[in-house]
Amino acid sequence: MKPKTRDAVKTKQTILQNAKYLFSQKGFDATSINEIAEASHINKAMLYYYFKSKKDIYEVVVKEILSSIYKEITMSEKCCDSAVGDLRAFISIYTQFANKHPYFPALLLRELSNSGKNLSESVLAGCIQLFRLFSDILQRGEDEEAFKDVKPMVVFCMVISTVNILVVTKPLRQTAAKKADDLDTSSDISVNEISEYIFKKITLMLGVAL
Amino acid sequence: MKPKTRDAVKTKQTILQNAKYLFSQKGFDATSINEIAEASHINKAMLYYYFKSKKDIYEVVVKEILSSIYKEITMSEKCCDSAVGDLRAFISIYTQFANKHPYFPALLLRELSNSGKNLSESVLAGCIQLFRLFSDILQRGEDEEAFKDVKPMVVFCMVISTVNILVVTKPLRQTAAKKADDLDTSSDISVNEISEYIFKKITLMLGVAL
DNA sequence: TATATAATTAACCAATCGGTTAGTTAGTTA
DNA sequence: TAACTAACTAACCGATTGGTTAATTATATA
Repeated sequence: MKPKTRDAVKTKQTILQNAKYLFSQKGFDATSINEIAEASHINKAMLYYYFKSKKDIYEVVVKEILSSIYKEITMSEKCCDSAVGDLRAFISIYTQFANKHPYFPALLLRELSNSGKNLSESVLAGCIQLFRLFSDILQRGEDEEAFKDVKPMVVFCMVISTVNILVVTKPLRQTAAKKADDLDTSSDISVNEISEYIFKKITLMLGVAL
Repeated sequence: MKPKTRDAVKTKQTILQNAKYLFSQKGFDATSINEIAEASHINKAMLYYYFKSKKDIYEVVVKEILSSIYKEITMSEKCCDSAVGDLRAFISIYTQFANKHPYFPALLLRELSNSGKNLSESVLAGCIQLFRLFSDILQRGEDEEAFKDVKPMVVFCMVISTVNILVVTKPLRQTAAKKADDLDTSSDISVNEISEYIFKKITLMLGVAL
């Protein structure tokens, strides 16, 4: 099989890949179509050959990201021995994903800051799907009498937003630490430390007294 | 005193006020200078008469917001009877501020998502100032043996980001609740409920066993 | 090998961007 | 009231924006 000089699948993937990188680094508005085209070494007109509009590209990117994190979490949820175990897995996988794809937290935070103005129906559905997963774990925890006084959405926001903010502010926290050396900004905390600390604290705050 | 038809102070304030609203609603890049001028009913050239650039306007806006939240928190911190009391006051004031000025959480989240790319030195300093306030409370709590195993930055992010996200996603959570009525998105949780719940949970997770 | 079509390109579009200019008012002061 | 200046305006600037066009390749099929 000789390498084709023309490959529709590859071209489309290249566009999406560069779009994902740029959108997450600079946001929707600060990223131009020309920029995506240049980064992809693909003629700008091709972006409109494969996609309807800039917004369309953006939506596909966000959808892809959300579905991939959802897949990773559901795949790993095989232990199922307890709600606490599932919670730990959820937090761990989510934190690892956020660290592995640092574009994701930035993009999600920006998206939510717009109250979902750029957000399509299907993307909102993706967020809900993720929340449902988390909510179910907490419900099971209450059934097992491991958790009490649970407001699922608040706890969900607590976990997700804390992880996202910590990932996103890493360079900022390092800068701050250098500038004010008496300040403990947790600038070199590891991925596992973050995930384990949050897990421990969340179980503590939801835990029933012994 | 007859009303002046020309008033430099008022004009500048009008610009800043509209800029604050627009920047927080749509972000830096999506907000145009023309837009700010039109919303203010002021000739575009005036924006460059009072400010150096678009970025300059943005920085002044962010600085103003940060210093006003800092003022509100430091002013209310008079109780001082215990670290737990101060923590409660901090969370309460911050939550109230975020709700009273809902533009603030959106703007802050977006700013952090850029790793402070648009952020000036002085704005970063404002964030650090706020963190120091929070960090001191936690330190006092450890000294008083009310708190243990504290990672100040993580706890700080936990509180601030949770409040911000809850404020920012309020319309989104209401939409989601209507769409899937079996879903508990805490869509009509009150300001006080948020602040009290977070306070309770944070003290639980930092608390020493009785 | 001729043909149809999928993939790609360069050139172009009106609209808007952030920012500047030169000139005009209104209010203060001498 | 004459002069000065702070506040304001309309018109303009080159660059860039998202998006389109018609023409041109390359490749699979018949």
